[in-house]
Amino acid sequence: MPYTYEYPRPSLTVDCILFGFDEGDLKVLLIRRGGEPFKGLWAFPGGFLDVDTDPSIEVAAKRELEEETGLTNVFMEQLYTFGDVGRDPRGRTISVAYYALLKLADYKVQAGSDASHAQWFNISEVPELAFDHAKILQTALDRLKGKVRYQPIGFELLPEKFTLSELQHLYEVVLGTDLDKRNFRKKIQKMNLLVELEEWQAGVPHRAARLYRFDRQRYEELKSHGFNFEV
Amino acid sequence: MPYTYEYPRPSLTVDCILFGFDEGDLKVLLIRRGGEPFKGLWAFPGGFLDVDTDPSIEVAAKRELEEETGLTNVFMEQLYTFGDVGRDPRGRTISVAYYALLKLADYKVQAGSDASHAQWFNISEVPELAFDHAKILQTALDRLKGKVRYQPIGFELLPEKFTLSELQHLYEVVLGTDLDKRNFRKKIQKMNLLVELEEWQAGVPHRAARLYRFDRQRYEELKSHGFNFEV
DNA sequence: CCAAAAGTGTTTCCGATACACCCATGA
DNA sequence: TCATGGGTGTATCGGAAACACTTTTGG
Repeated sequence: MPYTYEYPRPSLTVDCILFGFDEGDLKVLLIRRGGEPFKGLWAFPGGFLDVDTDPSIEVAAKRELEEETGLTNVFMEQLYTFGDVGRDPRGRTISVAYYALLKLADYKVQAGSDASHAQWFNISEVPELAFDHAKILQTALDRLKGKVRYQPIGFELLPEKFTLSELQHLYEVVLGTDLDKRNFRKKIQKMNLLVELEEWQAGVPHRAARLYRFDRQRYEELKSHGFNFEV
Repeated sequence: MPYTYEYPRPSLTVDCILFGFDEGDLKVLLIRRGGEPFKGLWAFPGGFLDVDTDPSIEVAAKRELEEETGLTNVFMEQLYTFGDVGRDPRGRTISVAYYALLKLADYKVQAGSDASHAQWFNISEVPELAFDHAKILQTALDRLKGKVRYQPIGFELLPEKFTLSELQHLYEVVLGTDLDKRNFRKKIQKMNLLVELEEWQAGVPHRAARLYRFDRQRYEELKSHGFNFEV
């Protein structure tokens, strides 16, 4: 018991909320808790800040994420810090939450790794969560809805090649509204963020849709000047 | 030295960034540090979370603010959490920053209280700051610029009665741009957020401007439905 | 040939922008 | 009477929204 302080200190943890998009559904990554408290319930990947080796909170979040899911190189943004008394029965715990969007197709593989207690859940089928993670999830969803208005989140959530209908559907799911197909396409095309490919959807029982990919170079250009992404 | 833990823990502090608006300038409240580290430099009001008595981080921020400035009933929003190693020479310290907008006229008085080491600084004349508070200030200013687009910050920053020119000037200062007088007035009037008073500016060496106040009731209505505040 | 989704233009409306002069007041 | 900011309207432009039919493909 070597660490002693003059005044009591809270524990500091990080939590990672990962969003993915697949088969028309927005998904979130959860981990089944193997120990108390909340054993058997689901929670976000996360853990304690290591004061000696984590140079920043974000690094701690990435480290914990890798330890629990095997995922690396995930770009995360800070979401909010939760610190109400009683949120962790083990004692006063402050949690800094980060969130990220990722291409589920690219990362699906790792589900079979040693971290097989990690699982993607459809956002409408999230099970009971540990701690105050339901509240954290709600905060993250609200943030995502805000973010979609000024950043092209499709870039991060969709696979390399996708159809315009898939992109539109992503927006509809996140925003919770229906969008007009023609207006949506007009708007998207005008941004010049997409590259039209000479490839088409395969294996569908109807007319195949053209595939597109994002123009990463133009994206970087626009990002530096700031741009609007209302749909 | 009674508090002992199995693993090391960081200190957890809160910082309060208070913005005010007065005499055409955006201001921020700072406190002169009386002790080490950074003795003599300026910093935001703040202090340590009291694990035993602060039921939430926000309460801690409000408590520290009152202790150091005498200000109460300040509505604060969480800004960001800063936790890079090295930001406090005394040891690993995580700071949860909150910010608030307030009517400087209402609060000016307390400057003469026991917390007379607190002082309002014009945003363009901020002195050297302790810790990483310059970075925190920049983050808060960025947030303010974002907030102005979808919330009527004049409501919180201006005194009860104000002229349209004062309101316009506030927007110009925060956004860092010039606005067209007629277009600004048209836009503002159309929101129906202002009540036209039968009172006029006094003591100015030119035509006196009409005074307005915000329609708080309509504000609450709009807030619940979400509204746009581009100017 | 049918079902299912892909793909495609035009019109209307409203908000954003640009712009210049007269008015009231105190010094 | 002059200097200073207060106050007002119109015309243009561009993006947002509404809206329906034809095309392609596999079953």
